[in-house]
Amino acid sequence: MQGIETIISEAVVSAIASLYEAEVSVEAVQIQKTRKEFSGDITVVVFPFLRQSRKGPEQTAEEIGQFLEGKVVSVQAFNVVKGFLNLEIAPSHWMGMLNFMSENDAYGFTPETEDSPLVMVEYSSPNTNKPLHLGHIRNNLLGWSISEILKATGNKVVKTNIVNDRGIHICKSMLAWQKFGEGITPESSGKKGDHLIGDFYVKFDQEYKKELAELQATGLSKEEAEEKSALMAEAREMLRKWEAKDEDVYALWQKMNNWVYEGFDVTYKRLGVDFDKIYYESDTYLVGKDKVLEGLASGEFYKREDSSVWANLEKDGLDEKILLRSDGTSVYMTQDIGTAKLRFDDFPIDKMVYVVGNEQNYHFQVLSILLTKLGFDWGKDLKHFSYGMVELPEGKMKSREGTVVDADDLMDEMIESARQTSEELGKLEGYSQEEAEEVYRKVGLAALKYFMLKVDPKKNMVFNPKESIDFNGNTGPFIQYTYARICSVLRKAKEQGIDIEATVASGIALDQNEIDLIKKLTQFKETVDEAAKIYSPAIIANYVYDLVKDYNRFYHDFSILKEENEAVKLFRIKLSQNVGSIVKRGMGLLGIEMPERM
RNA sequence: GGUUUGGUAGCUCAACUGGAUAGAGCAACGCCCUUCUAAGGCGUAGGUUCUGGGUUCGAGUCCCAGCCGAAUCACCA
Repeated sequence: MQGIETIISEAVVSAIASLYEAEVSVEAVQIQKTRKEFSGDITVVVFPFLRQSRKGPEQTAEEIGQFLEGKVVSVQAFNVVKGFLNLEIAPSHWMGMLNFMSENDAYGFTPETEDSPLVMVEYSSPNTNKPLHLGHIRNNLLGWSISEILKATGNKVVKTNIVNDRGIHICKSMLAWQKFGEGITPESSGKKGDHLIGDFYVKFDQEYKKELAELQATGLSKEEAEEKSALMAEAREMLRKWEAKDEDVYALWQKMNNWVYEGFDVTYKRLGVDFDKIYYESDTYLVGKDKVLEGLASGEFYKREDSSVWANLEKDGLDEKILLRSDGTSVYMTQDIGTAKLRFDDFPIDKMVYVVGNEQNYHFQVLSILLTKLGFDWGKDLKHFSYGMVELPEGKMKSREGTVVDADDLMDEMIESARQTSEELGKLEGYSQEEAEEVYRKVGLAALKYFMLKVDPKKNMVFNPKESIDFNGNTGPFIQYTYARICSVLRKAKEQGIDIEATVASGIALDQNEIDLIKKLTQFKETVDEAAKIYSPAIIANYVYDLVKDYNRFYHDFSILKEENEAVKLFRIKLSQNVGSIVKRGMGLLGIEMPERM
């Protein structure tokens, strides 16, 4: 079904041709929603056509308006305010749209086909030395959501994760566990594996600082102390042994990483994110190293006297970048090259999307150039989905200062708040304990997820741990609440034996509020498409919020089941049903589940 | 210092490719449950969109300069 905006755009083009004998492109036609304070549904901005008409804005708008009224069936009236041509669309058009949406469960989504491009989305990418925190939550939610949005707009999507499971930071927690752990395990301590490991990472840092202080007390400078630190030397030695695949170190590494993975799995599952394919840095860093050496052989890169390998990117307006250390070990960039190669070997990827914080903008700029230099023609097309940091009121979160907001703790708190609110309101009578728990979980997570996703991903955002995330107003629970109300209406309609699948008669009179709701529903598709185009789940969050806000006003002002006119009653039920459906599917793209009661 | 990015109500955020009188929520103060879920609805108050220029029919949005903040420019990841 063709959208009304397209029809009007094309009609405007022929209006210009017929009235002024001039050609304009469809894209040049500016169509927008008529603002609430004016009457009409759709507005054409005529300023751009004054050159063709050689007349004033009012007169031009008047002439185009008359043309449209005569030629487009759905245009039933128009008015002109300055250079704005406001068109009134016939209610029968909106009613037709409502019926169309009712009959198409996937309205707004573009189905995947054989020819759909395959997009790989990398997100999460944790280090295995500490548990996930609020920053990771934003990353995970954005990554998962953008994957769903891309799927909904006709792409094949492979969600992937690169686990940073090796390196000096991993050795630090291993060493601390070995020295101070006394054999403690997740089982013996009752602690999640990722948290247990995180404790030892912190422990290492504490012991290291203690040692530095002692050394500095003997008169050494900070640098000298760092040089002399026995603890750090042991960690480096451990990394060396790991790279040499020393049996004991390797076994320890595997054991401790598995603890972390078990912990991560719990967090991921609760957060509702998942992956189709997981890569491990321990498998990819050597591949990257090979590629760099190839680049060295082909003359793209060069070696310095100390035998470190570099890329000169000055021609690309950037600096020089190290690719292999003087001892031959690989750096972050090396691994990303290796990971990229493996991925493109494994999948016929058309587009690679990296969901990584904006602190790494430079890194991805460089990666893109390096991949191109190494002969990967997709290098220049990689998309860095760069998102802003989550900050505390006093600034950045710092793990060493213990100011990080832990992901597991935060989810616990949100669900607990949901439980308290729900119990106070007492609306879940008749639900079993299990069913009620399910609602608390959905509501608590909705509050958290919506809070994170409603903000433009590009922007930094502030989280204040002292003020708990709201459950009223522009929030996830508010949207869920509206959905639950709709479910309640539909349940009761069914109890009354109303056939809610019936088609609504097109002749009934509609109130402006009702028209506005249908109009809003018809914008779902363009909203999803826009969200995919600019990589922004926030677009969908804000759209759904606007929709439920309008619906709540409608719900308050109009009777649905008590309406006496049967045709109108059925219409309002259908309208509610469609709002519910769009709300559920829209929020589904954000990973937010809708409870039928709350 | 170079590069990138941001500055909108007391607070957290909107404002589609430049469009009409810059919108929501929270917090504050009123009002509305014998009614389909009050986690709701209605209202009041709250703004020099950091500052100063420019571009044009029109600028929160684009350009220039300045002020303030953030990120990055590592043989860290």
